[in-house]
Amino acid sequence: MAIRSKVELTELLKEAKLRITPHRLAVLSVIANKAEPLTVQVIFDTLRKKYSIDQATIYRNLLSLHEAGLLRRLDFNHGHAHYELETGEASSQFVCNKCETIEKLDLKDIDEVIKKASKKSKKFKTLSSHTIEIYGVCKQCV
Amino acid sequence: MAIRSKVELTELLKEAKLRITPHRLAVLSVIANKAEPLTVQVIFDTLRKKYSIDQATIYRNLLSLHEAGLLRRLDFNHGHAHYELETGEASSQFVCNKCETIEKLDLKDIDEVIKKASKKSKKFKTLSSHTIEIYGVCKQCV
DNA sequence: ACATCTAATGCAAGTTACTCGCATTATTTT
DNA sequence: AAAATAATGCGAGTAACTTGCATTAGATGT
Repeated sequence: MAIRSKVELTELLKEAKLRITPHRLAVLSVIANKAEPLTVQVIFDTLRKKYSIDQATIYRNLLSLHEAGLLRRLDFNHGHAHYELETGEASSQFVCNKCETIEKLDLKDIDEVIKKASKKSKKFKTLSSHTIEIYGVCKQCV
Repeated sequence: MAIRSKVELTELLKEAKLRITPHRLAVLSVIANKAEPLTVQVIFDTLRKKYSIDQATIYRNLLSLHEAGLLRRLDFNHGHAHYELETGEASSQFVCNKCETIEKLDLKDIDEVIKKASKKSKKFKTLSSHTIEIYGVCKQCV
């Protein structure tokens, strides 16, 4: 995942018709520049070092960014959400059932499989985001 | 998904080395006999009609059954977990971002793709459960 | 079949991730 | 520059889920 400049991210916000505030840009920037999905706690701790920011602001920005389609919200059964940039492609990861280790995967063939299946659906028309979680136990925890 | 008798489910519990209690069997039975993943609320409401059962008991049984590998725990970003029988095969579903509609999918080709990818992993050895969520907006909500 | 050990249950209280109301401030629109 | 509207901080609130503890019930060994 390429590192995104503030200028690029500002452009994303404009396209999404969201107001450009320092806080919203900061939240988006932290997530955009990490390869792995981040927890709210990590985002909060990262931003608190530089800015004065309330956690309600972070939650509200995560919500607006998610609703605008810029972020993907992931849950790995760890009791809290993770966020990553919405790329349009499937998001795939291994998740450890014991610790919170996550390993991003590159499933190139998967988009085809999913597109084929989605044509058969009777209830769904528009599809936005694909996430694939594969649970197991990582080598550290075995 | 075939309907499972109490005898079959009792056998599953024995194999998992879990104690066979009426409550545990009832929780497992409700989930085993529904095709779609159930919320804790639905499980609770279903059981309360027949038995006297506390919600803490349900949560504790869901946990033990999940840890024993009999249940799969799913999260669709609805603020609460869903549970279904762990079949060993990938669990795939469309999820509506507006309402809570879920449509189970049959992705036959996916297991191969996942197995191929998992061979490349450096951090993971044992893999147990695959879940694939495809988010979108259902026809009712468009 | 009975005693013993250990796990399951009910109830109430506690925890935690997340949300909301409201007054204030900042961003966009005209 | 003023008006309209959305974002922010702070504190309080909510909902899903967990835990402590006394009691009850299922499994195990004799």
